[in-house]
Amino acid sequence: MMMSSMEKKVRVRFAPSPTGGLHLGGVRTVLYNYLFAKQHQGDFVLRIEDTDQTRFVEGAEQYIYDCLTWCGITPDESPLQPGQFGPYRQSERKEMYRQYANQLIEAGYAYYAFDTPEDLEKMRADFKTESNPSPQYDGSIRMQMKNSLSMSSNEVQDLLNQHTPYVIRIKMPENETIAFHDLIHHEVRFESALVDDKVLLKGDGMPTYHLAVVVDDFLMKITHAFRGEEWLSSAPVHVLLWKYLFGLEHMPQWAHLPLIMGPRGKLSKRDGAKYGFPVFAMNWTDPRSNEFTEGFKEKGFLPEAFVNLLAMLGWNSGEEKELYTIDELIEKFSIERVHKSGAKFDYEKAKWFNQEWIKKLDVDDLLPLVKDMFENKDVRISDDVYFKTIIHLVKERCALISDFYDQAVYFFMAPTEIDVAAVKPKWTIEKANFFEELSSKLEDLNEWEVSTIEEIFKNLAAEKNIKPGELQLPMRIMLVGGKFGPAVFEIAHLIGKADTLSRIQSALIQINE
RNA sequence: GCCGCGUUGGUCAAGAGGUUAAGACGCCUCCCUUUCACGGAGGAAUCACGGGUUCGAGUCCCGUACGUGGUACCA
Repeated sequence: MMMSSMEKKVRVRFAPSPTGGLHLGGVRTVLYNYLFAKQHQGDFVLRIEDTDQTRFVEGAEQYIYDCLTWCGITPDESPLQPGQFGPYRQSERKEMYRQYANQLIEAGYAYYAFDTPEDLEKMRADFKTESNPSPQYDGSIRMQMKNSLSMSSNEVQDLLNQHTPYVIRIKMPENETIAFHDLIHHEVRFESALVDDKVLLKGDGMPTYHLAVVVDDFLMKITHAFRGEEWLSSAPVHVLLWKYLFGLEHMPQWAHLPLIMGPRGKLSKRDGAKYGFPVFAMNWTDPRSNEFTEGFKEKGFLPEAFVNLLAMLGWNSGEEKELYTIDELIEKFSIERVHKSGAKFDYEKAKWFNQEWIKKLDVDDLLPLVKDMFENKDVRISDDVYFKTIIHLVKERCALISDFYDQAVYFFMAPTEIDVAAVKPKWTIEKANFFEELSSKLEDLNEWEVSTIEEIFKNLAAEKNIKPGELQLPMRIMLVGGKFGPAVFEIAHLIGKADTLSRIQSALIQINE
């Protein structure tokens, strides 16, 4: 694929604000950016939008890096790997924004506003009516507020000289249709009169998102700007800023991604726990409230599956295939095939994706993850070869990595509780005798092989005139504790003679009582 | 309220004027298996509503309803 030399190199960015956990929608935005960039041999930039100092959260930035690493996504440029367009934290670019704000003022596209928070509150209260429950600071009321448009230049100069706190707001044009092309939504249009005079530069000298995103996208030579649809409403502000500052011809191509919804409306970061499934990529503990939220990783998801399922939520290749590696996604992804409408997240389907990936992955790939999970539960794994055999035996029964525990602990310890109720109703003295005799026959067995164990079992059953099927379930309960797991003789073979015999004996006591 | 965006089974979705309206998840039945899964075969279930345009509309247009986002010196 040759890129014409006239064509600009594709550069995209993900620009999260480090204020908390990274949720599903955020990860998907990262993913679509990344897939698009890699498909076009472009750059994927990670920029930290930390312009709101009041919302600084310790550890949140590191958490973002960790999540991307887990997903297997490495930015080409980031605060950790600066390229030639740094710095990559907006707080460190603070001084760059002011000149653009001033430039806007000089051109008459923006103005100083001296209204205090109390003034704004009063305005909202005073202008609030039944038909207009949330009045905006816009063309209809700005002349009634304290700003460089409503006051004389002398007054303004005085206030400025006295270092009166102020913000800089964009002056939305009177009567203009602002239209732009969106890669997903196609033509989108807004009436300027209905958009408010957004703050561009805050009282503390920091830019708001609106100014920062435009300035940084320009300075960082971003060619395609993908973000969540929640930004669509403020797009006209950004389009205008591009027009005023850098020229529409340099504006990146926009794509507003559909939202990911929870079971009952929008997916909220806060009630992660309420849904019964994670919303964050990884575990997150809010350092302020100490509130803990479990992540997909720790819940037992594989990064391959997580990336796969997220990619399919809002995009579809048009093929029937649903299982893709990230490399396949890079090849197949197309922004044109991203849906317009939001998608409800389905946890059941998410688990299916994970199960498919567990089946798909090699035992060797699974080993470190499963081993880690076991050791976290204080089960030491000393023999990797043995453990791999077990993983192979139970992997298709596991939807989550954590499922391996229940599916395989009995290979390492006798069940603490056995499902006595499953055998008791059909239990007979003959069956009890069978297991006593079986025990002594197994005791004498020299080679502990699946086939020999099975042979002894079946021969004895025939001798006793009991159907082997009626004995296999009790045997399973004795060894495993419940009605699940692989072939019972396979299990006996793997746990060894001593364990098999002791489990039969202790189970017999419980069942016979 | 106003503005924006959206609407194919319960969920994810294919579909770009003419199809018996794919497929997947979940659910149900059966087969395989004297466990549970995996696998296999079936089944129930959909174009929000109303008007147009057209020989013909899930596909185009207009309304309505519903959902969702925005309406902060938050991103």
